Amino acid sequence: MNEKNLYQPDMIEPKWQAYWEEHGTFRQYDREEKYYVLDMFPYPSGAGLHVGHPKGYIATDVLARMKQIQGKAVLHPMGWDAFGLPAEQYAIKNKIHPRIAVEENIGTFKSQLAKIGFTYDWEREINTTDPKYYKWTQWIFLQLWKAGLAYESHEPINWCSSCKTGLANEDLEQGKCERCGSEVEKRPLRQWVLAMTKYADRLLYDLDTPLLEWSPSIKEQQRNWIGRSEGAEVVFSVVDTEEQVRVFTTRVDTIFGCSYVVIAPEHPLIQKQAEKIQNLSLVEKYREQAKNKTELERTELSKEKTGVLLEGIQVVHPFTNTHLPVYVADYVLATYGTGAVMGVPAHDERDYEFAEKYNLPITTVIEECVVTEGDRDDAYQPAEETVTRENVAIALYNPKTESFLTISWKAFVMKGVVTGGLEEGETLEDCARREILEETGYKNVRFVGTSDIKKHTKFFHRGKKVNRHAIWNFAFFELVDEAREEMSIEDQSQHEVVWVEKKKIKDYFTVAEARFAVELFLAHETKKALTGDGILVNSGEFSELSSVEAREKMIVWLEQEGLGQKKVNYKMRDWTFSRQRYWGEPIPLIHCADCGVVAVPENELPVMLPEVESYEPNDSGESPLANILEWVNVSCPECGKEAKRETNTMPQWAGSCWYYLRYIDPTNSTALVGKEVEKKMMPVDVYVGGTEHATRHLLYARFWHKFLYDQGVVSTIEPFMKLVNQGLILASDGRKMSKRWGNVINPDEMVGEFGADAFRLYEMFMGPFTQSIAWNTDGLMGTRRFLEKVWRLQEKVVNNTDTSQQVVNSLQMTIKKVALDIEEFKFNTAISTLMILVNTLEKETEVSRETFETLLVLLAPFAPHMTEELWQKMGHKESLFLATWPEFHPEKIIEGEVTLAVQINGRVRGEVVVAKDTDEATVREMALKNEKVKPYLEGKEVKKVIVVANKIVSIVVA
RNA sequence: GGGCAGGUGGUGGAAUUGGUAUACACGCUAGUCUUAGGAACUAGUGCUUCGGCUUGAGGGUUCGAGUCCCUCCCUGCCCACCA
Repeated sequence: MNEKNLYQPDMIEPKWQAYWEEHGTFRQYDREEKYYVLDMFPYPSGAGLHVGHPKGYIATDVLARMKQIQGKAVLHPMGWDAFGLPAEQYAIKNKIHPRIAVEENIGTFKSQLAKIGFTYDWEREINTTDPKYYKWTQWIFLQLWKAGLAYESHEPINWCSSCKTGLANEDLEQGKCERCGSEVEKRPLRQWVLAMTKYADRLLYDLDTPLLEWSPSIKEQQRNWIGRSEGAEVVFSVVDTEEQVRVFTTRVDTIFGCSYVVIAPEHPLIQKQAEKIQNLSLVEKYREQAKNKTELERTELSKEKTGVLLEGIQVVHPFTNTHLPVYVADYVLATYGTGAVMGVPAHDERDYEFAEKYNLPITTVIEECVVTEGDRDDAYQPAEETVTRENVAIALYNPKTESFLTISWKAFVMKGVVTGGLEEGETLEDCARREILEETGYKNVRFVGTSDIKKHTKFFHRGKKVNRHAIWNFAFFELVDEAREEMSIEDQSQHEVVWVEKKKIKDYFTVAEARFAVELFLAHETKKALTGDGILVNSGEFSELSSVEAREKMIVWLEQEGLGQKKVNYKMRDWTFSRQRYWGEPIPLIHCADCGVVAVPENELPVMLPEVESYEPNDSGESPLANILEWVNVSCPECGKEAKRETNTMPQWAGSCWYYLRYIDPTNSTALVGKEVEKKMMPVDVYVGGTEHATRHLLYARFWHKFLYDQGVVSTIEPFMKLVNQGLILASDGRKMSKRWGNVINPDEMVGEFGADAFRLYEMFMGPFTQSIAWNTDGLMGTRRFLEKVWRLQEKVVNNTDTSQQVVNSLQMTIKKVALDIEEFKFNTAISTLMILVNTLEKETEVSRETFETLLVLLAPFAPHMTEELWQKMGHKESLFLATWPEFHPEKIIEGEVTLAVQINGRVRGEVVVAKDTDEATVREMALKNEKVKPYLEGKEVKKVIVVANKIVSIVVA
């Protein structure tokens, strides 16, 4: 090969990057069908990019380039999420203004990205810190405020003393500040809050919109975060007062087991009834301790539950009217539900632990019940009459053989243990002995004991043709010796007695009561509190109802009596939206002594972030903006009197809540997005980013989007249709890339050494896109070698030449697979298919121009620079990215012969080569006569031959 | 403790209506060539006691299982006293 024709990416790549920018190759917005592919825009941090960052960007770029060649109007933008603590922290540390730092960092990021060759439309670049942008962030806030969805609150919130700002719940990680890892304390603070819980149900239920193609894991994380639970609020009135304690419970069916009530240390009852509390100083001491604990300490799982009895206070159980004690305990969270719970030790593990420690009564009011359901002849028929019977189920164990006695019925499939109906006045032991003797004949059994746990089953009694509700008692025996009495003919004909080993017993039974008997005997019932649903006992008129029925009926009763109501609670809280920091969007409100809180008029937006001498945060609970009097002091827009600006700023997540809308119409000065273009471009077809945004950005953005939908600003209920989460690129040592470990690999160096195309190809070839994989520069060398191979192929290109059928087949398969795989983010297999095609072409002496150009188009999304160069060398004047994507022609694939494996008893013993679609009989003959197969058939009888057309022949011999 | 994802050669990984497990690439071995480079090319590369054995372990269904069913083990991520 001559010198001039070497593959030199450093010569090719900058040339085409400039060409595309200059010619606006990727601004084909007039095309009819749109395709919006979006990356999560980055923080322009001071550290610059490492090789992990561009992985997602390359993926969207590959997709964008393919869609462009496929004729779509592709929108593939990029911007900067530059407000917020990290940018500010960086600026403080390096003693420069955040604005300057952000500008510098954006410069670094952009130059790093430019080298990789993205199709980003920089005319649509967005920067959340640009006043022209945050004008609209402020505008949205005002609409939220006008709609009553932004409100001022003085509740205690999470305060990070190191970052010196309030934080939202979403900003905590294991109870610590997500930014700096400091413990977070509770601090009462004036703050602005967005009523996100008003959208909780829509945020939850719209996750099930069929078109929302998100990973199950992210959907589940959002569901858990929203944490919807249905239950009831129940009133416990305080004895001798007008006071009430309202508790929230999802298990109102267990209320007859409630033996005390617990309130959170912050609960107002303590202050209101202080004079009645006889041990007030002790209670106050406990509250003080609780207050000083961090959220983390309070919720530590290993921690033993503590609490203090409120002496002198009692509450009335709404159903039984008995008086119950009240405890204050910090395992009850003030911020969830009503800050008070009912203690039902028998059916809640936390309550059980607490009750054991403080010697509180543990009353069982729910018993497990197994209802036979489904398509079987003993399934319970809810419509039919039910007969209730008290029974005993017997576990009889033979220690010598480690076996249990079981009974197997003959008339139908039923494997169980000895059981019987309990007669009037009979003890469990007597009844059990009688049944063992009658049903099995064993005489010498030793009584071991009974269980105080009862269980229930509901089924259709096949013998008696009636629904049966069986209440099971359990009795346990051991076999002393084998002595047996003769069983009656009747009993013998009905069932047989089988001893089953302990090891195998678990899966042996077909009826629940037998399983229970054995489990209870083996003491597998270790759980102290029965937390599942079941059947009610000891619950007055509600006894015998199922948990589900009881919940309904009890709530109806409570509502009638005015003692409670149905209630839905969420784990998700309203969004604490103000930060006491400088580097964020100013909240566009004004406080006037006369008019209260007043909106900044829309025509005065944006409220510009003022220049300030010191933007360092402080402990005052106000932002540094509060010190700039000439900015703070304004006249009230309504009455004109002296007033003050709101000095809190918005959290870093504000700008990213709607940025995808601004890309569509970035320069619109009259609306955040024009209605026409919004309709054309939304929703985002594919959104790519990391999983770390599952419960913040992705939840916040969905919330704002739904609000904007309600306001008529956007036309879709969800912003992002398909969401793909890339896996990390780890360092070669398997750890995360981090300055701390000194294992960071810089993309600039890799691109410089191997070229952008090899780099792009490698990142896509490493493995499944969503998986985390360690970096390996040797692999990058491999993709570079592949590109060299493609480069050399150009020498074999001939204008008119016959193309072998093998090449045609390979090419067609590649056309089909590359497009499918890119669409599904299976880039690694798309590339391996291209490699196989290139390996095939390499073996040919000549390659037709058509074949080669098809290869270039298929490869172009991954290696745009080299393919564009070769495309030009093939004589094209226009960009490859304005060419058309090859169509898949299945009819061109002609497979003359196929190879079928021949299996004998499941093992491959030979193969036959036949014309495609040869009939079964012929294939069968050929397989049986095959030289390699014959020896295995010698002296054996061929029982069966299965021929799967064009795939396999399976011979069964004996 | 709960949820989700996953476990296949020396390595990253392929394989979907169940049909020849290990495609593609890296690495390694031997050779060819050489203006001596992380080059290119050729051949080989799961294990093996050469009978066979192999997809975390064990069982099941099937002519046939990485793929379906049951039991168990392990890893990663997320959530975690939410009543």
